[in-house]
Amino acid sequence: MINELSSQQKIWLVVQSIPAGKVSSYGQIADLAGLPGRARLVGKVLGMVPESGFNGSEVPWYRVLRASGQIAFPVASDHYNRQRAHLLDEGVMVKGRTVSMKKYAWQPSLDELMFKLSF
DNA sequence: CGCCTGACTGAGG
DNA sequence: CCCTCAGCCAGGC
Repeated sequence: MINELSSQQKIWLVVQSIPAGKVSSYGQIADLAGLPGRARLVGKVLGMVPESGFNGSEVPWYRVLRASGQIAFPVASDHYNRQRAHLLDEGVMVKGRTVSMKKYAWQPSLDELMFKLSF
């Protein structure tokens, strides 16, 4: 079928498929959404997520970090605190402001890539 | 138009 | 581990 999804919708859909307890990066989300090189756009779009979620589902913005594993917000800021708390809730270990990507990076299966994330 | 600013990134030193 | 820098791209002015 023809792909009529906006970049924003693709980004939300990809973020929604990150499983609890796993994390991703702005760049990885951009790649999976078919928008290579647009990591900054991902950040901007995540900032528009309504509190109530999107299409009835939550958009787990807090599972998205910098490629380095760091939380992108200034330490101790409101956003920073919320993101950190959410991650800890899901059992993701956060040392200082960073998460071990080695340990928690989300790796979509080939099946998921072909049938769910083919944009 | 140009110039600046981001929830960014990878390469280099 | 730190810092700098060049790319990146949408928006605002």
